[in-house]
Amino acid sequence: MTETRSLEPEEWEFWDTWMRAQRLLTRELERGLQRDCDISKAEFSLLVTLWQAGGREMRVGELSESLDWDKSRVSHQLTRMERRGFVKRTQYGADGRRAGVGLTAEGRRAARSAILVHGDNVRRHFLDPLTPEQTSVIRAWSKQTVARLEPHHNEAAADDAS
Amino acid sequence: MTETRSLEPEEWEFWDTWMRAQRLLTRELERGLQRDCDISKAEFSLLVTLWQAGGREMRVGELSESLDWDKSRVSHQLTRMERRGFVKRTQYGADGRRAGVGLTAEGRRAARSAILVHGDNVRRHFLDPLTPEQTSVIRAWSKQTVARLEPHHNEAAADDAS
DNA sequence: CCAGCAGAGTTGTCACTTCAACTCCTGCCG
DNA sequence: CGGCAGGAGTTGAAGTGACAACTCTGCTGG
Repeated sequence: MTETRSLEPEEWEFWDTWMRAQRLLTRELERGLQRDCDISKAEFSLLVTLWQAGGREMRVGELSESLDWDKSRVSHQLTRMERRGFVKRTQYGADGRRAGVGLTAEGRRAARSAILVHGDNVRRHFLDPLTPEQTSVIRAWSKQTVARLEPHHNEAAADDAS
Repeated sequence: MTETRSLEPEEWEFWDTWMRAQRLLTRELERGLQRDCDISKAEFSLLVTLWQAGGREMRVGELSESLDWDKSRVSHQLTRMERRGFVKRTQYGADGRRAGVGLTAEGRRAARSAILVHGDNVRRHFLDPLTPEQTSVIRAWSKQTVARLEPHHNEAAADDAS
């Protein structure tokens, strides 16, 4: 352990600028989603995940896993979106079992349109301004960061007897 | 109509990975702050901004400008932090005027320690894993993004007599 | 003079997020 | 059989963030 000194001003400024950039970008995109599609980023994520499942219903745990959201967060979000008529919870087994989650017709419509609109916004605000070099560097950094921090990354290549 | 098409799968995955990376990183850092210093990211930002002002009191509008936060957000956050004893609001003029905001002794202590701890975490989770190439590319991207999206960008380099 | 407009700050409301406590069911094990 | 550990999902409380309505004061123009 070397000395536990604070960041150099230059490092601090780098960090601050990075945080600012990413906050501005996500805020811009969230506003676009709200303005053009009248849905929030959280709603969008859930709609897309269910959309990608095709017609198949998903369980709360699956959604939680796939989005890397806390289960209670999924549950709260589902409650709000059920109120808005985007999703429905159905019973899983005959005798009062776990709930499955699916899109309503309204939810499918919202998902389809939001994917197009949001895709455009992502392109305009994120992809297009990137140079090819920036694209490849940032892509690599993103992958490496996810690999480093993603909690369930237990794909051990070795034999796994447990 | 090919012009307004959705993102290609590869583009979508890039975007998704990037969002995930940045969310994982900020979440990790926020947890560190909470665990080691018992303060939130929002509290940290406000503490640091006031800390950097030296002993000088700041106005709400200044904080709002400097952090690029909504004024109401600053006000709400100040209310919570006043409750925790980190900041105090003082009167500005004699006859019930605008409030100035300053750190309490408790707030200064929290700021000092959080800056050290958080600096370490930023270094460990963000700065250290970057290659020199990634550092320079991401720094450039951040600056360019902030310049593009920052609302008030009227910093004329010339001296400002007003 | 005073009506009203503009700026600073606050408050309210609603949605989002996290954490912990809770319910309900299932499977296990004595 | 009976109970209990544990997983799935929900609920509640508190903090966070965005937006709009509101208060208060000073300024300004008719």
